[in-house]
Amino acid sequence: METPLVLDEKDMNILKLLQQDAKMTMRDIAAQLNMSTTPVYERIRKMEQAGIIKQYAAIVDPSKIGKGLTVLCYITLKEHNKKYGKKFIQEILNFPEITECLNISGEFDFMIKVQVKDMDEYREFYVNKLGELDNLSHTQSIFVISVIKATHQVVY
Amino acid sequence: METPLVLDEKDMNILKLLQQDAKMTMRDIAAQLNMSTTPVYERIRKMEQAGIIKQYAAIVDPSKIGKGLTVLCYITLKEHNKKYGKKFIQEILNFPEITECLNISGEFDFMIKVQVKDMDEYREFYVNKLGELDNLSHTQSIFVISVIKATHQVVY
DNA sequence: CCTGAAACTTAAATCCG
DNA sequence: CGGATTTAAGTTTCAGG
Repeated sequence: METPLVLDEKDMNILKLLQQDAKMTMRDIAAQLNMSTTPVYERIRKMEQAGIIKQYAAIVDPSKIGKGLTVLCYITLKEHNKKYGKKFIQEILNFPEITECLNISGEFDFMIKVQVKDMDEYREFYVNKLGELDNLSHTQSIFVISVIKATHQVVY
Repeated sequence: METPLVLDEKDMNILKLLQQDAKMTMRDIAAQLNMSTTPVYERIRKMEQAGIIKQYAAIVDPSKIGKGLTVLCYITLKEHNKKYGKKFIQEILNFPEITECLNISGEFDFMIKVQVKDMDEYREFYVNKLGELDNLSHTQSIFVISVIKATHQVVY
């Protein structure tokens, strides 16, 4: 069985810091939290192994690399059985411009977030890539006017 | 004036690697890309300073820390003038359970992503926190059944 | 489970070709 | 930019409380 692994306040404090800056050293973390390096070291290792920290990532600003347009595209499938769902999911995973895909409640089955350069690139994606999938019933595109908040912090 | 800073293929390759693993050393990156450490070092520094790499973050798995429920909440404001918009945005930024807020086209003004433990916690948020804002016209909550894809990769 | 320090390992940063 | 050097730093371990 899986280890449940309950986090105490010290673990949470460590996570708070690492969420904001993964490059912080154990010494710095220890200093800020009034701990010594040993428990910091062990707790981080424990959380890495438990999959609580699932990745250390460099976060790239989309607008600075020519991917400044974000579109939310809502999708309903024709066939809802497992087989067609799996195929759909597989194709979604293969499109790099789709940065997120959520299976949702409500009118639509899925929400995908698409990160592209501009409207031309979105049309290209919409027509030639998404449009090639053969299990789509209907879709709706919602355009992001501006990003008010975008954080990776789930511990606070 | 801002530096435009055009990325060439080598920069992109570096970003690809760092997006997946920010802990990679310059040596490892250099080795994988058949470069020496010097250009890797300089290119990373350049991209950090340009704000292209805007953060190094530890990514925490919400489901493993008791934040397994994601809700998309769509919001329309009563007053659309600047003053009320700013106040709304300020309050959004102060709610830590809101991990994302997008100003969007279409029927609603904003989409917020809320990360909570369970339905009880969402109700608590919805009633006592969101409900306390005085500029809301109407809202709609869409629940995330499952996360199919969630990536931070905008360079590929 | 933490403290503190030591030992070890490794990466960052520089410099010269 | 390649390559090696050097210096600095971080990680990891261990005894002891």
